[in-house]
Amino acid sequence: MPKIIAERSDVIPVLAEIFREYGYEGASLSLIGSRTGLGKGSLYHFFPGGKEQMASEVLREIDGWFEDAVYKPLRDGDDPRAAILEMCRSVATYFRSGKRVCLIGAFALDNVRDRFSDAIRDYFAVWQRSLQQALVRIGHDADRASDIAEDAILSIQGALVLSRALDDTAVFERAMARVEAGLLAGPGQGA
Amino acid sequence: MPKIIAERSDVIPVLAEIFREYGYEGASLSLIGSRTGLGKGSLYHFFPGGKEQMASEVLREIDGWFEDAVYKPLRDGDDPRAAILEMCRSVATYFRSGKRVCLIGAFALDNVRDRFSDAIRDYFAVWQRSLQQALVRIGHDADRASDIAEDAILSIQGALVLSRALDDTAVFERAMARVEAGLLAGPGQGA
DNA sequence: GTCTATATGGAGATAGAC
DNA sequence: GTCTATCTCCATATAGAC
Repeated sequence: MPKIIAERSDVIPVLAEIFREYGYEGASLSLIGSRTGLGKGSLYHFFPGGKEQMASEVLREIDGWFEDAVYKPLRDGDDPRAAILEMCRSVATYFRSGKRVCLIGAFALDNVRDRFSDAIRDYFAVWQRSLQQALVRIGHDADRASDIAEDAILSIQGALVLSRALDDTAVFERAMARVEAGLLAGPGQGA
Repeated sequence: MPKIIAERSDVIPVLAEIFREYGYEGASLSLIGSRTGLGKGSLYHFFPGGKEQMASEVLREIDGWFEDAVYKPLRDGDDPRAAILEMCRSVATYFRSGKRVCLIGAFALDNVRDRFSDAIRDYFAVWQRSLQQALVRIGHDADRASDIAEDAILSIQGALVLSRALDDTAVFERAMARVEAGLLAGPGQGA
């Protein structure tokens, strides 16, 4: 698995993938060194704060990606229905149908949670609020929109857990189909 | 946090709690030693296979508890509807309304997954099959029962992730209410 | 900026006295 | 069975030459 890293910004996605595969504690600096092609000297030059800083910046990068690609369209897009559909599509692609773990969800269950609790909370809180707003714009009342959004996000996270546990991407695909259906059922049809 | 450990079987639940709180890698032997009150000598006397054996036995204990308290009643109980309700109640109590992590779900997202993949898969597979059987006995057809069971289990797991991420047990409580409603809606009412 | 060498600590695990 | 002492290894992190 070669690399060729030129700029600092190129390193972050590689770090993200390493943390996803090995977890925070499992991602040793020597592993990071070999996967990025950077010696410890370079690593600490880029990230004086060490591994904790690396993880922080990875979380920021992930959060930024979701903000631009998913959250913002949900809140500000012209067509909330289209934004919801696009969210489902983006999420399925991003998580590779369940083959790829949600790093932030994994951190939430890990003992590193305390170290990154603000980033973890914000990621999910903003997702939930953004999705809720889109649902309100579709016609749901605020409370019900909040409930549906919460259920959708937690279903995605649970689907990642279960599809990985069973080593079966079909679990994730089915869950995403249910999520999409629940999100787009429209007001008046639900419970 | 004192201990007083007399028998080997008393150690397992303590180990389970430590793994839940600190994760596999985070649960160092010195921490385990201080929390159980056992020296390394005693620890290795009980578990010659070291930490990996400790975790294996913890997983077995958890699986056994669920088998007796949850899975078996779902499959063999006189009243499948009552068994489903009891499952929801047991799960909420067991996970302390989301304050307590599902160790097996956490392992599924961790890099230790490969080491315990069989135990992880079995735990969820048996849960899913048992719940499916109860749903079939309630009157659902097999395919739909499988779908509902899958969705319920993954919702519980996702609720644990999200309630921990947001540090809000209400998330878990609401999710369990939705799960229970979805499970007991009965055939003919669903989509 | 990147390297090699190294400091320092704690991990998992073992030996052997008691 | 439980203890202390110890082994080995690898973790994060640093220093300083280039």
